[in-house]
Amino acid sequence: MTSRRLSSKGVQLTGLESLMPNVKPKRKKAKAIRDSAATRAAILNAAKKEFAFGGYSGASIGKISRRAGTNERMIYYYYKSKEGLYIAVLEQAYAEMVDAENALDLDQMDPREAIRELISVIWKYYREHPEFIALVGSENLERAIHIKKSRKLKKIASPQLRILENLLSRGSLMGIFRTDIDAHRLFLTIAALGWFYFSNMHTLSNYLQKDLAREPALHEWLQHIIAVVLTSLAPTQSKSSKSII
Amino acid sequence: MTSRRLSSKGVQLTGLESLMPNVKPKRKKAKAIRDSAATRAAILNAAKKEFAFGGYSGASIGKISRRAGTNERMIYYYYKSKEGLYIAVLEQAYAEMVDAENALDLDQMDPREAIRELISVIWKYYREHPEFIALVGSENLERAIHIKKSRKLKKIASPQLRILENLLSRGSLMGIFRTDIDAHRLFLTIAALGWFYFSNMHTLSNYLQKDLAREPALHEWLQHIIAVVLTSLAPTQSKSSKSII
Amino acid sequence: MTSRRLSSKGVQLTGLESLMPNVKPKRKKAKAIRDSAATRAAILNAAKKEFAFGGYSGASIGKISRRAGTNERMIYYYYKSKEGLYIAVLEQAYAEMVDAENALDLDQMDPREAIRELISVIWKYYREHPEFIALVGSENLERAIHIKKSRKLKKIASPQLRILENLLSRGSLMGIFRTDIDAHRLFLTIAALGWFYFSNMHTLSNYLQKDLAREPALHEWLQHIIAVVLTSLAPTQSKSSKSII
Amino acid sequence: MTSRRLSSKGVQLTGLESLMPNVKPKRKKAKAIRDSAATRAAILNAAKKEFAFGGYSGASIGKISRRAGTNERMIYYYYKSKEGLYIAVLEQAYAEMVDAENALDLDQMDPREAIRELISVIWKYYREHPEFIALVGSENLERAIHIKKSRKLKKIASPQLRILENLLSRGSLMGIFRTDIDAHRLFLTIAALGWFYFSNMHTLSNYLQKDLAREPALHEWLQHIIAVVLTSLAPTQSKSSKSII
DNA sequence: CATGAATGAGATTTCATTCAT
DNA sequence: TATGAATGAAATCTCATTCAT
Repeated sequence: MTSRRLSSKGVQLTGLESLMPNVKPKRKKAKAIRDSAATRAAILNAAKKEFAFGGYSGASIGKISRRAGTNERMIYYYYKSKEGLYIAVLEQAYAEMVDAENALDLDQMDPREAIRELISVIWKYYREHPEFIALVGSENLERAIHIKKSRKLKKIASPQLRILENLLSRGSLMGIFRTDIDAHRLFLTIAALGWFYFSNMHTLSNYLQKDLAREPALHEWLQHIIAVVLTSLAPTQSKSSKSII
Repeated sequence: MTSRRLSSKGVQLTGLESLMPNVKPKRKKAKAIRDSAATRAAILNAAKKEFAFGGYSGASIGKISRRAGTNERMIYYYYKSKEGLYIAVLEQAYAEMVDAENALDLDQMDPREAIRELISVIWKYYREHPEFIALVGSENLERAIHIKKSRKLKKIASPQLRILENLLSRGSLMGIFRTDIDAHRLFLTIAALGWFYFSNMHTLSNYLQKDLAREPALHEWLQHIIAVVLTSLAPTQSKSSKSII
Repeated sequence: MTSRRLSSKGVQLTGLESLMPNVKPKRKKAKAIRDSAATRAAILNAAKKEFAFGGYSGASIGKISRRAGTNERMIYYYYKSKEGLYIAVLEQAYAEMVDAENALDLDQMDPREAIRELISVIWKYYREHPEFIALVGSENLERAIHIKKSRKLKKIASPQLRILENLLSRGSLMGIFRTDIDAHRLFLTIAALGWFYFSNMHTLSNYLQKDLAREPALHEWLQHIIAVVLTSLAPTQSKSSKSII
Repeated sequence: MTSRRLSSKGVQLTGLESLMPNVKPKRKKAKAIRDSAATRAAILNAAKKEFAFGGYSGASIGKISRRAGTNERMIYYYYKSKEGLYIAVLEQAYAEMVDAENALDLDQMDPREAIRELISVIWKYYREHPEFIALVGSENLERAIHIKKSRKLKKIASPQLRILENLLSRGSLMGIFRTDIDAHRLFLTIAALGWFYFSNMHTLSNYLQKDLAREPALHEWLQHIIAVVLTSLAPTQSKSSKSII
């Protein structure tokens, strides 16, 4: 990744080693797969890892195909181009995230409890899906030019937003949430506090001289997010400090 | 950047066009520069833009040298390797940021006012330095492997932290801030809420179907950060919700 | 054709746009053709255009199959190889030309008039069949190696030659044509003057800074050919200038 | 050439074997040339042969570099792209032709004699430069899209045209040429009759069942061209057949 | 009759980098 | 200090073609 030259030298990784590509691919090349779906999936899976590891330009068709146990030609057969494959990877990554969110059922819970649950689930998702963080980070580095070419991704509306809207209206009706709250802002607040921790973990760990990937820090930060968000949602006592969320 | 193929097609940028490399380099090739410092600076400047635009692996020595108005050989002369140049760029970017923070003098201000000011300044810095966001994003994609090779960057301690510690102790002595607050967390909170907005602006604008680069959104979010942070710093009335920050 | 890179840029054609492949193939993929003859013909037709546009090596099986609305495998099914298809295209092109010539009936005409007619017909054929010019040009670039592999093409004898022999003998008996004339030479003269105009039209238009594809030039040149040929056929008055034709 | 697959099989050439690339390149790779001009020239020379042999798309950068005794990278170093190299080859080929024509000095000769001389020289040039014929043929197959990108080639005006104008005016003043003659047409007539013979030699030899590359045929055709042209230039006796040339 | 899956070789081009002056 | 020349490796992608159903 990083660079051809560098990758041959010793590279020490910290934390997300799972992203590192195995040097030896699985070599299930025993006699050609002849299974369209399996080949497609193998390519997509390998691509997800490589793109997450090196970003769009850091990944290479060659490595992806080797990791997938096929040849480069098959990638063009199924995905037309490097960009086509990249977009497919992004689409799948977003779809998985949306699926995870859709699995949530917070309608029966106490709104404050539901917020706690939601934040925890999002946090867990970020934590367990460093490739998602990396892919989206890569895409932002590219100013989202690839995502904009995807029809599917244009239509993906965040289920989080509707969940949040529900929670907010229920909470404000019950008098436990402020009434002047916007689902967009609440979403951005939760996402920002969780995302940044993981997306910038490596430089932050260096900057703060503290390993953010280790356990006490992780748990504490989750609790912090919950506390900050709930506080900001609480109805203002007497004198309000302008608009909050 | 991104890829040879892509770069030839029409690429629409959103907001941070300053990152886009000019096709025509400055061509001050009037007959060689013969000015060591100027050449070094031209290279560094060009490199900053290219690395910010395409990340580490998306940038190329060739384009950097062309943009700088020198030849590739000069880059090796001054910076030894692509990675050496990249590290130099990171070092300069961090140094500039630290300088900007050091320019702040909040000691005479009311702590709450000082927090407002600090958040505004940080926000402004992020907003005006998209290359900084991009460079750090790129470095996180690379798991900070380059930063770790820099001696200078290991030593950089955030001046923000000391500023925050001062503010926090002054504020809690005055009884307007909670007493159980950690400068690290406060810093991460402010940084997260500001950084994420810019670092993920492109995908978020697509995801939320709303242009975050435009003005009403920008101003509103800054006010939001200030409100959230101040609220979270305020002493808990009566029954505290566990530990906040 | 020419090259991947080039084909994506703007290519301005001059005159023979009909050779340019449509980007969108006819897409009669409504659910497989299931008509042997139709598929064969579609392939042959698509191949003619592609080979005419890019020559033998400039054309590709992939583009041909897409243009024909089938898949690449079908080409191998019907024509065995790229070369087999190319030869089939050449055979068809020559056969069509021979058919066109056979349709001529000049036996009743005045020989001079018949020559005029013949030249006009040949000229018209060249003009209306730029693919024929291009295909034969391509084949000459390849030193006719493919044509030599075709049994059919070895046997094709020009009907023009017999027509010319007839005309020449009739004309010399009538005393209006010279007696020392060879049908081969007459054919070559007519062909050369017409063919060159079209085969080299693009470079000539550039070289002479004059658009040979436009109308006044076209008509004038045809008249010129007729005049030159008839003059060269006319019996020498008094002192002959050695042998003419 | 023709095709990767074919070229490995036995290819029989007829006549212009000089165009065939040697399988073993000269391998003067003894330790790198370090001579800019020599390398450039070696590449250009090799390219001329390869492009002449296979046309634009039939030639490959790999073969050219091997034939030139360098590596592929150098071609991009000096000529930027395959097309850049191709254009350079065309430019050189045209320049050589123009030089050859400029060497002619026909002003002192009898106009009829000068025409004979000019036709012979052009004929000789075509005969001795099959690569020129092939290159221009290739370029016409590509509809002259590359030539149009060359500034140099746009400016090349045929010295032939001025030579011809001189001869025509001298001849008509002397009363031995017709007065209604156009240098463009005369040039096209001479060029067509000579060019076609060589450009289509391979298919014609097959079509007419006669080897046009052999000696009697060659000499006879040259004499034929001279005779036809001179006859067409001669003043019309009494009753003219409309406009001639 | 028709087609989807697979492939190795080779295409053009760009990469980061070293050599030599 | 500066630069032109050279290079091998790898990048993305297309080639003609065969396998298997």
